[in-house]
Parts: sequence; structure tokens; C-alpha cells
Amino acid sequence: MARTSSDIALKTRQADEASPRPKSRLDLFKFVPFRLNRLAAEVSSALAVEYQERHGLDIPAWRVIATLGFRNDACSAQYIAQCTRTHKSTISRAVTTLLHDELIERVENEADRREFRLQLTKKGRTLYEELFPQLLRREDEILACLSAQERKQLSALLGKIEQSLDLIQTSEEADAKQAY
Amino acid sequence: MARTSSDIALKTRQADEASPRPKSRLDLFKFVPFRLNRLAAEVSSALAVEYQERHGLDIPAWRVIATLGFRNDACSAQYIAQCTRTHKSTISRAVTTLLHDELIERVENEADRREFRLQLTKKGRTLYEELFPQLLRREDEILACLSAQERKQLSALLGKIEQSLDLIQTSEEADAKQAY
DNA sequence: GCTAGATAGTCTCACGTGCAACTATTTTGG
DNA sequence: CCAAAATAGTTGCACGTGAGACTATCTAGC
Repeated sequence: MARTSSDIALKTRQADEASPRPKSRLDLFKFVPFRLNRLAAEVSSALAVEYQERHGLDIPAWRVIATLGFRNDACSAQYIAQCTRTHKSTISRAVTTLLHDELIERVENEADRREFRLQLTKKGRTLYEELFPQLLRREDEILACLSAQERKQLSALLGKIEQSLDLIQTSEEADAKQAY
Repeated sequence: MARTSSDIALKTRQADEASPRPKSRLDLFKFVPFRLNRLAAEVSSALAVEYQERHGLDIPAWRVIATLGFRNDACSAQYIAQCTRTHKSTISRAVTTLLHDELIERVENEADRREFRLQLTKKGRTLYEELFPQLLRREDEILACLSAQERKQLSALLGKIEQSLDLIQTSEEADAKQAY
């Protein structure tokens, strides 16, 4: 809980954690947006060890790899950008690096010569197969403080928020748009 | 989006050959670290409207204001950095701006002339009093998809993860160190 | 079938931020 | 009491990234 034991905090905290408005102050530690930010940053840096130090990838590159690894068919940079909600220029740069490192390859799409179909190379897939279990293990460690049921709860809650923020349909939407 | 028959061929061909075992993949959309990142980014940008457009603050500045607004006593930049888990140089720059805008003021600490005690000015407190209800309202909108109980659940789950990541004790630790 | 608008991807620019060096001060330990 | 380590805060530097311009291509409408 975002419950600290400093007296000031305790005195002014509302009993109900979900209470929409404390009296005349805002406890940053109970403020969900702040907590999400901090948590995401922390979790990210905990994972960074895996893909950064061990494999030389940064987050955008990992997102490209992960997207291509999950969908075994080739897809466009645009698609990856939409799915991962990452700016297209960021994806573009990651793609350039990954191409150079021969972790992915791209094929011209004769049907639409503006775009390129991206897919993992053998080397890239090997890396993916090696990397993602490590990342899942990390995730597991991070969520080890939760019971199986709590994890489900968490997943469901995140899902609801994502949905209400329109973060969810990206996959289907992108697919729909893409009509692959 | 010009996506047509060639893609279908592509997909099925690859599906046969490249995914003999569907088990060996990672669904980014079910990967909690990724989801947290995306969610935090989205929520942040939803809130940015409030403190950025309406009050000209960026996130670090808002964190300083929020910390000082919550604790009505003066505290050091270091303390804010620890509480908010923000780099001290980032806080330093935010403090410089806020001082210039006369939203906060700082007093030399005679007991330790390395540090300064920071506190909101009248102007700063006015802004705080105006801003934080707006932010709470936003938070409320974002969490409107959850019932009261679900919010409690969420809060509790986040709390557990925070705790296991040692994100929690910052406040007490900082207080202890600071002995304000 | 041509023009206007959309779309994929790249590139330049500006900016925020982490890192690390630096100054000034305090604390520690010999 | 002095030297060395620690700490608060600032600043220069490098880098990653979002915004947006730009090129090339495709689509739609007339």
C-alpha cells in the first residue's frame, strides 16, 4: 500500500484509499498516475538488465523484436508503432539499428512500395527465443509478491483501465486496418 | 490502408513453417511491464493537459509542487528527489524554474549551509490548491471504469508491488534521514 | 487519368533528462 | 584538529525521443 508511516502522512490520509478527494491536500503516494509512473519506471529499469546489458537492446528495439517474435509473419514498421504505441520515428530508428545488426530483415512490399515488411532473421529469432524467457522470469520475480489470484486481478484491472483509455483495441484495430 | 490478399498468403505460409510451437512466444499485450509502461505514459499524457497547458508546469515541476503542497513544512530538494524518485539534477532544474516563477521560495538552512529549505510561496500554494483538485478529478475520470472496491484492489496490488520493489519506504527513509 | 489528400518511412531540430564532474559544506576517523 | 570521505546542489555533456517537415507512393474524387 502506498502507506508510509510518517505521522504527517498518517494523520491526513483518508481511511478509504479510493476516496476521490482528500480534504485540502494531495498525497502523491496515493495518486495513481504518479504511482503508475514510478512503478513503470522501476519495472523497466529492472528489466533493462536483461535486454540491455545482456543483449545490447534498448526498449524500442526490444519492442520491435517482441512484436515480430510474437507474430511470426512479417509486418510493417507502422504496425509495430501502433501496437506498441511508440512514435514512428522511434521505431524507425530502432529498425535501422536492428537491420544493421542483422537481427531483422525487411522486404519490399510490391503491393505497396511505400512500406516494408519486417521480420526476424534467424539470428533475431534466436535472440528472441533466448531473451523472452528471461524477461518472463523477471516479470515473475516482480510479481512474486502476488498470489496467482491477485495476478489475475491485477491483469483484469489493468485491462479495464486500458480499455477505458482505448489502449486495448490497438491490436485488433491495427489488424483490422491492416486486414492481413 | 491497402492491405490485401498477398498478406493472407504471407501469414499462412509463415504460420506453417515458423511457428511449430505456439508456446514459445511472448504476447506483449499480456506482459505486465509493457502494459505498465504504456498505461503510465497514457495516463501521464492525459494529466499533462491539466498542469502543462493550464498552468505551464512540466512533470518534475509538478512533483516539486505536489511534494511541497502535501507537506506544509519546508524541505530540501534532496528530499523531494528521494520521495518522487526523480534525479536530483531534474529536481534542481525544476526548482530553478519554480523559484524564477516565484511559485516556491528557498531559505538557507543555517544548521547545514549546503542545503536549502524549500516551500511554496503564496502564489505557489494558490496554484497548488487550484491544480490538485483538477488532477484528482482526472484521476477519477481515468478510474471511473472501476468500482470502489476495484479501486481498493488496484491500490492494494500496486502497493504490494511497490513494496516488493522497495518503492515504498522512500518517505520514511527520507524522513529518517532528514529528521525534519 | 489527373490532381488532392492520405499514408509509410526517414530525417532534422529542439528539448528533457540521466550521468558525471564540480563546488561548497559537513562529517568522520585517525 | 586535520585529511579524507560523504552530502547538497549546480552545471556541462551526450543521448534518446517526440514533433513535424519532407520524399515517395498510393488512393479517392472529379
